Amino acid sequence: MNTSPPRSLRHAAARPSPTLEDLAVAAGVSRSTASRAINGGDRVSAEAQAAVDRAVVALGYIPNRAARSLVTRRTSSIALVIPEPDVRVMMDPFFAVVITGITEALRETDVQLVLLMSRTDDDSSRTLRYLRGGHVDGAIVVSHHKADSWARSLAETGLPTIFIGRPWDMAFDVTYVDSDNVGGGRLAARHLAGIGRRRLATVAGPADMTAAVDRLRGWREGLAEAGLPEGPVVHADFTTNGAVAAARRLLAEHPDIDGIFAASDLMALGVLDVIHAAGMTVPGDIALMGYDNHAVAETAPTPLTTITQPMVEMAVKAGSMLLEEIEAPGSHPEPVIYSTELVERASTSVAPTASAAKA
Amino acid sequence: MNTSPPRSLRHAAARPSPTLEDLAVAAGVSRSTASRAINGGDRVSAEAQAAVDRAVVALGYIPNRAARSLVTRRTSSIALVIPEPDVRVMMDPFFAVVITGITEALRETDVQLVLLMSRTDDDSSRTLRYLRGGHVDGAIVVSHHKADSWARSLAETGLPTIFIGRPWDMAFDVTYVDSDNVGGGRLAARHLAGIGRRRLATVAGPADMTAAVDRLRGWREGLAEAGLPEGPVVHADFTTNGAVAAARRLLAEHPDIDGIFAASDLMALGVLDVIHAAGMTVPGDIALMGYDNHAVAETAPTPLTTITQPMVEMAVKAGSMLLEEIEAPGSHPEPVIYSTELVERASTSVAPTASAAKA
DNA sequence: CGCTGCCGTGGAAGCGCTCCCACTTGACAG
DNA sequence: CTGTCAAGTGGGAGCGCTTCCACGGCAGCG
Repeated sequence: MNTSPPRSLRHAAARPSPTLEDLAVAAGVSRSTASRAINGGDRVSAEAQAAVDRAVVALGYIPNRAARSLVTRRTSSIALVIPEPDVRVMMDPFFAVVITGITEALRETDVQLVLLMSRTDDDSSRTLRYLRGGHVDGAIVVSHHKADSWARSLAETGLPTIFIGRPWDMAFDVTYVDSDNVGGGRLAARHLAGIGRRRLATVAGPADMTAAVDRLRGWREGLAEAGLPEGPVVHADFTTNGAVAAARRLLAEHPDIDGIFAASDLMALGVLDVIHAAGMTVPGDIALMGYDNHAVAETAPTPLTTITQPMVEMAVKAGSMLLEEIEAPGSHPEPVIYSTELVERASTSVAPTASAAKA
Repeated sequence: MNTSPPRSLRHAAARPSPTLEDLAVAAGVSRSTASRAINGGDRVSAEAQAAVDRAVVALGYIPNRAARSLVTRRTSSIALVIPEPDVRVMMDPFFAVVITGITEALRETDVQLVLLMSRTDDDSSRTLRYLRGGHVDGAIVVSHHKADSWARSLAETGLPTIFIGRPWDMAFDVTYVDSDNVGGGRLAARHLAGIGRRRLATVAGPADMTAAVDRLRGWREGLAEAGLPEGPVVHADFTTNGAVAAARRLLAEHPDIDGIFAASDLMALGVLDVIHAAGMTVPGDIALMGYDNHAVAETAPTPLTTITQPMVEMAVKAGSMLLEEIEAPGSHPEPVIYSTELVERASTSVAPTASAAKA
């Protein structure tokens, strides 16, 4: 005689939720009709629909997603892939904004957001396997480094995918949402030239990130446009600490510069520190610009002039584009580029050091 | 004759992924044996196991989650519920840290993180329905406001749930992870008293959040401990702007205070502004403390002394606790409280204004 | 040497759902 | 009055998986 414990309900044990069958019985219709009534009510009489609706409320019926997804081959969930080490994630509000934006695009839908963060290469392959496994209907990838080959790998799976930030590898048609980093860099050069600075330098981002490369390109274009020489360029990793080292080098080799464009606000913060440590002032001796309009740009000792991009909007767009492509596969939408704007603050004001000029 | 289009593969059309059946055939065993081999290999001979393993690699087999979850009644995913308006999410690195921590706890597991953000009440009920629907095996709730009744509602569903931050409603046994906010408040009072400040005030957080209430309680205890009077208390909403208004009121009514404890760094920033605007200095005239060890505490015009809590650790703990409770239902673990620490910076240094004393 | 017990195995049932298909009905045209 | 057709319905198959159960084989024991 079998006396083993009821293993099969080790987790359930709660009151079993009503099935479609139960619903159908309660509504006095067949399973098929109940199903139709629940899914948009195509080819269902008004009475049947009403009866089912009533039963749904009465029973507190919630369709079983697994069962549905098993037959429809749709999961009603999408993945957000973040191929970044945690440090960045924690420091940078960027990711929070992206999540908020995507969530916004997803409300009114019953699509859920699954978060996939992969730090190590090991994680990467797991993530890829997961994506391949048909566990989600689509993916949004926050693209950053040249190294990660997400773009190619994902494109090969045929899974609908949208990139936020132009991916490095464009040897095939990927859909992405980005801001006009080239234009942003140009804005920076124009602004610094516009306030009369002539010996300009930039602390650029890593050369393996498209955003950094584009900003630098725009910067150069802007300088050329203003008839200025190209000036010194140092690279850092978009972090404050990285920028400190880069700025020290910069100032040591070019003590006479009067304007610096740091390709991120976090880096500008580091540059600011170095300038101060060298006994110089901002914007008195050196006008300084950041990029991103990060919260710290406003709270910095000298509030930073910076470039802003509509990040939330971008994320919302990415979400809705993905939804579209899932709905109509094969319709490869065109990339969308959002324009950037200058935000003027004290760090480039023409007036003398204005750090105490607050309300 | 049936000439209707193959609607059923409107979305698939990719090469159909191999099923367990295919795997079994390739390995030369039965479906049952293949299944056993895949799931830990209980009661499977070494040869069979090896054959299946080989077949998995050869076919690139990935189990269908929906099918599995349909029969096991497990989804291998958990939800992170964030019942907050987006503004907060975007500004506060807290959430990013929580996500990072939970993800950390989840690696090495095949459990996925589903994000549930609910702004409106409408969202709330949707979220609750989702949670009820058995779409996840458990939930982590970032608990904040008195108003949201997540705690009770969720407890009633019997879904394994961990709260990050002690929930307001404790009329039943909930499991949570929190930091010792009372202790943190006490630390603040002790420190300010310790550097000789005697006329102390606090800008407390909203009275409907446990963290705010606890910090205030600790603050009062600390003052009593130091033999100091309770001093003025004003409330704000944990934001910079909110604190500005509160601080103005405070200074207007109590112009002689020489120490302020703001219950968050963001609020401290606002207080700092107000103090400066009133022509006073920090820490010269007024010593100022924040709470959270937020990034801005370091970059503030006057770097802020603050209280730090091991947020990542807390999130990791929440994740692993949830995993445990899912594994062994009914084992209601005890709440875990992490201790807090003081981080000393210029805003409470005894020396004269040290805002320029950087390296 | 036969019996008990256990190990490894495969067949088969079903998880809850969607959707194909066949069927019944009633309206309407011929 | 019969034929046609669309609308609404229910039966049933099957999505890919886990797990119960029955069964053959083989070791250990009396």
